[in-house]
Amino acid sequence: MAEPARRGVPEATVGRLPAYLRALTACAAQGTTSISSEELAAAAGVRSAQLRKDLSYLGSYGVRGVGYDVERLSSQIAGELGLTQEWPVVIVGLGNLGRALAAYGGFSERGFRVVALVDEDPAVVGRTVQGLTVQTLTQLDEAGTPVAIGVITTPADQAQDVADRLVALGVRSVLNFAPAVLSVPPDVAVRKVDLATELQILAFHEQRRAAAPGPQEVTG
Amino acid sequence: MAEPARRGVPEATVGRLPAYLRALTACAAQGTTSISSEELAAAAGVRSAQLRKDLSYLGSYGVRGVGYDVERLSSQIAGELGLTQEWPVVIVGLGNLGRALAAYGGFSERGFRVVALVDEDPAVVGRTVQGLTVQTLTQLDEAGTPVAIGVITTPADQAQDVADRLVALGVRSVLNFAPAVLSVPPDVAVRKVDLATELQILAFHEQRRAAAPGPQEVTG
DNA sequence: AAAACTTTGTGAACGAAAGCACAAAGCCGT
DNA sequence: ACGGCTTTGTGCTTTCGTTCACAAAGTTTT
Ligand SMILES: NC(=O)c1ccc[n+]([C@@H]2O[C@H](COP(=O)([O-])OP(=O)(O)OC[C@H]3O[C@@H](n4cnc5c(N)ncnc54)[C@H](O)[C@@H]3O)[C@@H](O)[C@H]2O)c1
Ligand SMILES: NC(=O)c1ccc[n+]([C@@H]2O[C@H](COP(=O)([O-])OP(=O)(O)OC[C@H]3O[C@@H](n4cnc5c(N)ncnc54)[C@H](O)[C@@H]3O)[C@@H](O)[C@H]2O)c1
Repeated sequence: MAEPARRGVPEATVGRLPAYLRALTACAAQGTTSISSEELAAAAGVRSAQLRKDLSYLGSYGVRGVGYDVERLSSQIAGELGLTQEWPVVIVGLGNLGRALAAYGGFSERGFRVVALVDEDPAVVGRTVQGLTVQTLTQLDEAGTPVAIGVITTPADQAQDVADRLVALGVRSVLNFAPAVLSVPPDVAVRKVDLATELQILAFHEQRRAAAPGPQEVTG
Repeated sequence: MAEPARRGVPEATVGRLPAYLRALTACAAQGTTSISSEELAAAAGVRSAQLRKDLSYLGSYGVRGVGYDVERLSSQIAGELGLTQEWPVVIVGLGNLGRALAAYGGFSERGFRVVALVDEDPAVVGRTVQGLTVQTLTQLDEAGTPVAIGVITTPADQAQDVADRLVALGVRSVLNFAPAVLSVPPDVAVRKVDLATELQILAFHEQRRAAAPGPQEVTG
């Protein structure tokens, strides 16, 4: 037991770890020190069998007949997710969305720090937003600020170019809010958040409901 | 051929249809009238076999030896996604994120219209944002404005309450930006967009790269 | 009109993920 | 010390999703 996690945590499991961590943090905040898979699963919105299987990939951190130690499991998951260190983040594109993200407190809350804000618009470059001076990508490059994660919030037609330049800068993880398919080297991870896609998926189910008789749950 | 799609389009396929539609729209914009599965797949960031299988769930809309008619396939997918009608959307929580979404032009672009903006803060209620007067949920209820899709951008601790009230109002599709697990009736669809989760997944892979020797792609 | 070529549509193989069900493991009360 | 109770961890089954690979169906060329 308590092994440092065998290699090969399934991608689907990784996708749920943040939810578990959040639920555990909430528990800890209200004083709970121990929690069963049933309770934690409910809090995270999954089935208990799935939670246990997910946790089994990280190692055995529960006590049979009792449950999981909230503190212990939290740090285990945080460690697995690489949240023991702080990851420097750059936001590229300070329009409506970029500014909202820059103003968002949720970054620093856990393992992430916005270290730079980037835009190309001369009207924006040089201004101070959230305590950071907006710079160009070129300036960021010259400054040599280490950056691990790049968040792209530029218009879609700029996204590929921005991604290329971020990669050249050493960024190997990209979170893309622009509705564009990014092409990057194989060692760069890209995740996409797309509002239009989400709405269209909802519309699909909304429309299907109109045709089909019986109601049915459609989540995720 | 050209049947109106048998019931049972896999969820994974539905999730990719918006990307296909976007790629097709881009093609149409630049004058392309016909496209092969290979090209369209590249534009959408998937494998051609997957594209063809996905499209096969909607019916046979290609011509062997040639490819797909851009216009025809576009309207087929749009129809499948329920984008032939306009869906009324309400945004609840006009903070940083809510305002960015309200200002976003991408809604109307395709099948969605923001018909109401909601907040509880007396400093915000009554003000005009993007041509709409911000109201409370109670006022929205009294006004009787039909709403199909609710977007939640309130703090997490308000999300469940807002969701309950939206459901009571008749909303059956919810897009939740707050980091909270929502509990809704089985006939209500909920989709979640969670920035912290996305970053943490990136951090996981970032961290793993440090340990593992060979590079590897990690997308989606 | 037939041969050569291109590309679709899909059965079948493969792989990943979810869910079931229960033995094993630990607690607690007596 | 032991029996009963609770809850974990996991092998097995089933379901879902992806990829392969090729016959069928069309176009173009000769
Ligand atoms: N605003 C939203 O709610 C929302 C929602 C979903 C998706 N998106 C997407 O997010 C992106 C940004 O949306 P927005 O509403 O903030 O747009 P916006 O036009 O308000 O902002 C874009 C910003 O990017 C900057 N920019 C442009 N090219 C750049 C470059 N090459 N390098 C650096 N900066 C550059 C612009 O100067 C501008 O400040 C778009 O792709 C949009 O489709 C936005
Ligand atoms: N800002 C971001 O970039 C960002 C990114 C990811 C996630 N989020 C999440 O989105 C949500 C909103 O973020 P934000 O930065 O815009 O927060 P914010 O505090 O700026 O805005 C929240 C708004 O919701 C309103 N509100 C609160 N309770 C309400 C209620 N019961 N009914 C109606 N309105 C209510 C508030 O008056 C406020 O205007 C949060 O849950 C946050 O975690 C934000």
